Amino acid sequence: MSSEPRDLYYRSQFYDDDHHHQQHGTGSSAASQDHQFDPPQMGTFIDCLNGGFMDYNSLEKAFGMSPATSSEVFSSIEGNQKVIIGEGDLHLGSDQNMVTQNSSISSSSTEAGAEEDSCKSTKKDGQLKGSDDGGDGENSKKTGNKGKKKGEKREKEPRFAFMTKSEVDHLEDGYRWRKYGQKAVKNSPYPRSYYRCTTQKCGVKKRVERSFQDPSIVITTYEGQHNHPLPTTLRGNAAAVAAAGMFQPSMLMSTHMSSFNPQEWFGTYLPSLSNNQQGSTTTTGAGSHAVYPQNMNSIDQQYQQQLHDYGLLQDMIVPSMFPKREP
DNA sequence: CGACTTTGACCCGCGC
DNA sequence: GCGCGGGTCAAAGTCG
Repeated sequence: MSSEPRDLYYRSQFYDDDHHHQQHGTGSSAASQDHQFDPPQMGTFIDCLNGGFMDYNSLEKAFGMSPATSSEVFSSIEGNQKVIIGEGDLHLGSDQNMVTQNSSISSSSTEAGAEEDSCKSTKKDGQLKGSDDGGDGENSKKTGNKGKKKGEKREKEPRFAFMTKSEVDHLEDGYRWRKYGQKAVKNSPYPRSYYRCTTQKCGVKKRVERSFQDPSIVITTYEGQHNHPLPTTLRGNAAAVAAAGMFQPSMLMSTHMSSFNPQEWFGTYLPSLSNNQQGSTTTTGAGSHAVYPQNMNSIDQQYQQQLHDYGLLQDMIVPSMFPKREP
């Protein structure tokens, strides 16, 4: 693993030049243009995760989905609603194929999504509370529906997923997570890990799994929104992350929100999300690199399909944003 | 000793 | 109704 080629982080193999990249090939993607990766931007991304400053509508805006082209694709959400980017294809904003093939999207797909959501999350969430607080509400475990009543449906948290090229499965995002499970994934040699935010009363969860078609890609799915700020004591994570150049301290603190316009940034730094410009590999001030799509359309279909297969057609799929760690 | 990970078992929804 | 697969629990183990 440590022998993994470094340029995984430097190049967009995944979003290779021709929109038709078969996996990562020569990785000679449009080399670093001139997009700089400024601290506040990652902070904003974190804030997106946090949900404290931005809701999912903001996310929608942040990723450059102009109403003109994406309003049909996105269903605005409140509480447990989803943002869906296409039903079969995950084309985010792009030049031509913005609306996906089986786009029944809009309201109907949203509804379907919400329905499915409520089904799936109905069950366990009640139990989670108990375990997290150290107590268990009811009987011992494994004796049936502890906590919640059966019929009682639990609202589904909003989710979104993104894919990242990374050697490490669990990407640091500033929050503290506790792993609570791991499952083998069908048709994949790589397991899926389940994490929960360790902050009390914060029910945010995330799933992390590796693409079985391209093991260098990590698919991370967040569920829920943090109801607390970034932990200040990160067990060294913040420092480590910052040192690694993934985020800088100011990003973690996200003190720039007031002056930072996410849409502007995403328009500038992720042009592919809002138009048809070329994507590029960028360099942070700290010398780390992020992989950007050249075009959201260029999210390779296999990944889209894979996400779909995974059941990861979540509320939102965003491209890799985590820069490389420095050794 | 507390925080975290590992892991086998269990629960539940869904498709057949 | 049954089996499968996804998601979760919690005891035990590990680590700092």
